[in-house]
Amino acid sequence: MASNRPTLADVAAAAGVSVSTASLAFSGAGPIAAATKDRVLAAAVALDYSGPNPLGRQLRSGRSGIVGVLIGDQLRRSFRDPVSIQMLDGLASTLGPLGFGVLLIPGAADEPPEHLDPLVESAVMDVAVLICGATADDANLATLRRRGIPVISVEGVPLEGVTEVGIEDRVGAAELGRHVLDLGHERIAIVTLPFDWQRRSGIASAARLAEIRWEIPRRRLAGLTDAGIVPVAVYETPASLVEHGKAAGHALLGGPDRPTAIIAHSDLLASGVVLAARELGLRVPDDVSVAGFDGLDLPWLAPDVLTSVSQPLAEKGAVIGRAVQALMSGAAPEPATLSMTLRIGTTTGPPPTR
Amino acid sequence: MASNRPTLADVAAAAGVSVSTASLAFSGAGPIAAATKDRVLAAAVALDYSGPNPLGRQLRSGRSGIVGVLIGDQLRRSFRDPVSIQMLDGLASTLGPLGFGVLLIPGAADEPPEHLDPLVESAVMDVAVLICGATADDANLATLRRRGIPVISVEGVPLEGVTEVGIEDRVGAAELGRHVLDLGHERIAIVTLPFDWQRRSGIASAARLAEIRWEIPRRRLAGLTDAGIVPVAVYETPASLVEHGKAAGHALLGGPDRPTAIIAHSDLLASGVVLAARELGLRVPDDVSVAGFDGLDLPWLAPDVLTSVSQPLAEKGAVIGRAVQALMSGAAPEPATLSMTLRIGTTTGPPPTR
DNA sequence: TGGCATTGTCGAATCGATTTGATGGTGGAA
DNA sequence: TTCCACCATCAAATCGATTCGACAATGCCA
Repeated sequence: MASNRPTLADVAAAAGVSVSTASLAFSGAGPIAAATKDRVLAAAVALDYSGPNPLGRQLRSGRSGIVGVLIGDQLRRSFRDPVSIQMLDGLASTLGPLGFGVLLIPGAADEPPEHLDPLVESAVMDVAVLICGATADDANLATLRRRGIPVISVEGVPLEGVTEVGIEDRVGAAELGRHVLDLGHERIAIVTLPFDWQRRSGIASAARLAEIRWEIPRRRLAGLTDAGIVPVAVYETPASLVEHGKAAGHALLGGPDRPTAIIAHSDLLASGVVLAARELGLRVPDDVSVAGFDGLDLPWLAPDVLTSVSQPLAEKGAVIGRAVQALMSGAAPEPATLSMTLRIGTTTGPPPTR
Repeated sequence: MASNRPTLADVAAAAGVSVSTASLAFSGAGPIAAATKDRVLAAAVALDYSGPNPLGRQLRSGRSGIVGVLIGDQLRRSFRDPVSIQMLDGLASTLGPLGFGVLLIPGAADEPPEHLDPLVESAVMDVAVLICGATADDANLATLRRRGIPVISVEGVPLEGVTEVGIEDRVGAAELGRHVLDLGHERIAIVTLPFDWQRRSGIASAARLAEIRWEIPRRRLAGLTDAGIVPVAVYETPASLVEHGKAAGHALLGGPDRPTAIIAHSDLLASGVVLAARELGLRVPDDVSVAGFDGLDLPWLAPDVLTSVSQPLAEKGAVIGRAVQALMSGAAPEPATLSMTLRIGTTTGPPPTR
């Protein structure tokens, strides 16, 4: 007993008041005389009591103040993607001042949707955010539903009972596509984000293109189709990383009949393509135009600036934060869709004249 | 009542057993007849009960399974540093399979040590990891102590009651310094990590050098001094980011009497210096040698490879994970110090002949 | 001075589980 | 046949707080 940490009951006893009164002194909910409050606080200091144990509070109130963020990939990989980072930063910045914490739930690396991450079942959280975008057959999603935890899905498909926060990437992709077409390009290749958990690498066959499972590559491809682009090749990458973009660039630009423009589904991939082009001795944009997606500042391409479609990353985080807040207070937040803006940089230009 | 989620008591009632027996069916601690267990589990499925509420379990057992990670900086900035990321990934990979979750606690951006982050006071956690390195006057550390939460400090100073996990960076720095000296360099400049929360930018005066508060720059500078280096200039940066390295490189290499070698306290900074050198039309290592710290793979420097001192990042994460595990089970883990290895790349060479 | 609203305090119930100690059966060994 | 060990089950205490309803003391107004 004496060896243990002091509890509210100990403080109450030391201050000569009841537990309920002591609770009032800390929570501030309910009337309490200033003198009594001071006495309780003084007793707390004397006992080296560090405030009400959050666990007890949580059990009673049913709230933990914890937001689970399902990464859906290894941290190592996700966190090399500035898109995830900046969004997470915006989210944490919105949530932190409200007293909410962000619990990271990394996914197993390359698992089929039936896979269930243990923390999804066992961790305490009030709201879950799927920053990977959810599909209907996700085992994690099913578990969260069963546990009664409200879910926010980022850039997924609209699903029953899931708050959706997205960006107008189909529209943005179409805008980007038109920009490239307007420059006069005819031989255009596309470097895409992974189609599903298999995360294959290489030129996608027609069959493979027909079975895209994840929404993001699907929508962005659809947007480019909307613009009227018929790609000469579509290269699937296993993740949004510079080295995969580089590999794609070498594969697409290394052979004969190379495309005059390459559109990538992310700036990281696009920057890899630019690096590959440079390594092959090609000038950007004189020999080949490269466009990306996200609107990041990539210092290692300087002084070049990628042509890209910008998404408001900090705002996205903030919007998710507000949705979390709404769900915490029992409200049903509206789904949000943020718009994108075309950023014309130095990496796109007219195709080379033959 | 009826509207609420089912509890263990509901399941027990439906199965016709007592709550204690139902608990046994889920936890597996204690003897239980197979038939009874099946009956309870069947009742749980029928009621759509998703397993024992973690909050109740935690209150009773006193354990939450949550590890708080204090970033000590904005997420945005920390997470652009592969060192933090890879360590965090190693940590999460070790902890995840054990059922422990990682709670992110971002610090306010540039605050004096008296600053206390609200989550440190209010969040539930069993163990706290300070990946920023702790100083003795840290308010967060004081609060964690008062709350009785065991603390692991990464690359900090040895402190009473804090488990220390570090790397031999002083030894590594000395080794790196000797390598540069052995090549024949005499005019050597150093680009350092921030000295304290003020995170200044620019050449550090002697007065500033005398008041370094953070351990990492202090130890690495000490190691270079051990090697016998007397730098012609020490440039302090506000964070380990490519752009700050670039600024430092321009400042150090742009004027007359430029150094023949620059040693940076991180690979990110060093890569910025290399980029600055290239922009100034200097060849690396013919005109200027550049060395870094950490041993990262930086794709944007390819085909160049930074000369650097490698630290075992994944292992560091794993060691922290094991320390967390030990603390959870009540043991007092040994402080660990990991060794570093010199990696000689293509960015260092003999100084230019006059 | 009586009646009523307000304020401050307290006891007890509650949140949802785990865990201890007790109880009643069953089986095998002496 | 008797006794002991063991297994399965259960009632009750416990974890550390919040919150509801009751109650006494006080202040205000008529």
